[in-house]
Amino acid sequence: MKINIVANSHEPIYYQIYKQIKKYIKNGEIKCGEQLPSERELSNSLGLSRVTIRKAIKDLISEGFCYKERGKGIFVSKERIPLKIDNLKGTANYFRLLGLNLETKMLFKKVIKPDIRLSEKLKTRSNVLYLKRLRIVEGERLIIDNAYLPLERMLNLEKYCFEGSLYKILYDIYKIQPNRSKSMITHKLADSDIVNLLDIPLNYMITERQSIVYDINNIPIEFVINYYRSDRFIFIYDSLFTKDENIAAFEKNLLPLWHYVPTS
Amino acid sequence: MKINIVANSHEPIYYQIYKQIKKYIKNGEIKCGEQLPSERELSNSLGLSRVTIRKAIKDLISEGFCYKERGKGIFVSKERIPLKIDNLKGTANYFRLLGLNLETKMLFKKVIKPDIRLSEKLKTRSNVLYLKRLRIVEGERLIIDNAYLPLERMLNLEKYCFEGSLYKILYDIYKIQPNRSKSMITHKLADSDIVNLLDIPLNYMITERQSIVYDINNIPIEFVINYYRSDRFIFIYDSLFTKDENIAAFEKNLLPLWHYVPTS
DNA sequence: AAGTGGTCTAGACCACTGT
DNA sequence: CAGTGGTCTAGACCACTTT
Repeated sequence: MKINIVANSHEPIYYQIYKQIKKYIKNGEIKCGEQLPSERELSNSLGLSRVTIRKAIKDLISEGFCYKERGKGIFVSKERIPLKIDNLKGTANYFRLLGLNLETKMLFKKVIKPDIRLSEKLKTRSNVLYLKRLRIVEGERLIIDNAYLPLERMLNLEKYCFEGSLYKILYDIYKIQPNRSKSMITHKLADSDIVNLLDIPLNYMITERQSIVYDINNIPIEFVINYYRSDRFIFIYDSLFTKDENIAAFEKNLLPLWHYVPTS
Repeated sequence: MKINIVANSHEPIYYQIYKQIKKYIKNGEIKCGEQLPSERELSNSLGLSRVTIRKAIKDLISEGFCYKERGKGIFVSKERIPLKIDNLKGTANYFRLLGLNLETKMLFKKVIKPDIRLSEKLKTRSNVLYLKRLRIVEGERLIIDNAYLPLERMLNLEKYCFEGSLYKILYDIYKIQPNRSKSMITHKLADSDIVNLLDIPLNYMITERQSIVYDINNIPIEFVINYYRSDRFIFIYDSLFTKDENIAAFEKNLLPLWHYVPTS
């Protein structure tokens, strides 16, 4: 790997480094999983300050081209996984179709009384089962799943094991099936809780998705907040034309959702 | 605004600053559009290096809480705009429903011969109209729109003015209407072209969306690549349960789409 | 012990904005 | 012109991983 720096260019040095390494990765001249030279190695060989190198690497990382491991070095990322965000058949089912191994680890399970915001989303005052789960894909800790399920129509749901498919339990036991959902997606930085669970550096970029899931009768059956490692996924979805819908009114009703912060 | 730093904490100093300023913004103690103290002011008053302050501010910016203007200072961001990414009624129509002023500026218009990747997406070898437009929402330059339209069924399309609604032209003149679309969404960093058009700093975080839009007969009518200022939007969408679909096959067919780089 | 990335300092010069 | 953010230097110490 050879990097050429043009001094006195209108382009910042860190940007020249960023672009050239990115090109090497895109062209496959450095392959997935391979290690890049260390920060000090680059800074010595290029005669630049380590801070400048770090800025270039930081940008490569925030775009998902490489990642760092403390004490080890800098590595080229694997290819992103396409994640269908309008999937209503469950995460377990989706990864099975993709042919990827999914492991689900239970982190927290508790029956809680919903606060006003949550009970408005789920349109019930009944108790709610809060499930916090970690999704491990092909050995990588990639997704945190916070689900809130109204227990009204799901008696004794808390008794079950949720290391498999939640939607399968809902259907097999209660004959409840997701039919539609309303979602939002945004990116944020990982707080210390997420950092520990996903084993990523502090303030790493993650994607947050919030959804209200409804059954065939438009009764809410789940409110869910997901956190995805942004650098490991591309998000895909299908859309269909719907005849008549007051978008503006729709937004206003749902807006408070986006500010919902889960209590654990 | 008062910031307390605990030295020798396990939490990095930049993270303490980041968290406290974020809290002030979330609580509304610093309001939208208000100016934060300058980097030097903060570094002097807190007795810290400017680099440490910059790191804290950088994280606030990448999460959309504030933004910088060169030569001016650091400001608190306005509230994000909810953007319906499964909208098939056109951008112009959407912003009108939201009650926001949208201005569309034509940047580039050319009839091109599609390369192999583009003609596969549009399923035609006919010429393609390439449109590059800038969307200005309430005076903010927020969206870049790259559209590729097969001219086969849209004779003389290039003659029209596209500073209004493209979909209105397609329907009024050719009776062609979007019926479904397949899309992907991801984030990346702004290159110099995007930086100039959206008037943002180099390597600013943006959201990229690619879509193939189909009519009622499943004939592709548009391939589009959008760039959004990530910090100014939250992305929302609806999903509906669809009975039977081979997700894995679906992904594999579409995957090359995600790597498509527009030629201008 | 040697090497890695994570954090931090105390400067410097540049380009841009406002007065 | 003074003030702002943008870039960059040449160090330093820490925590972590591997040998």
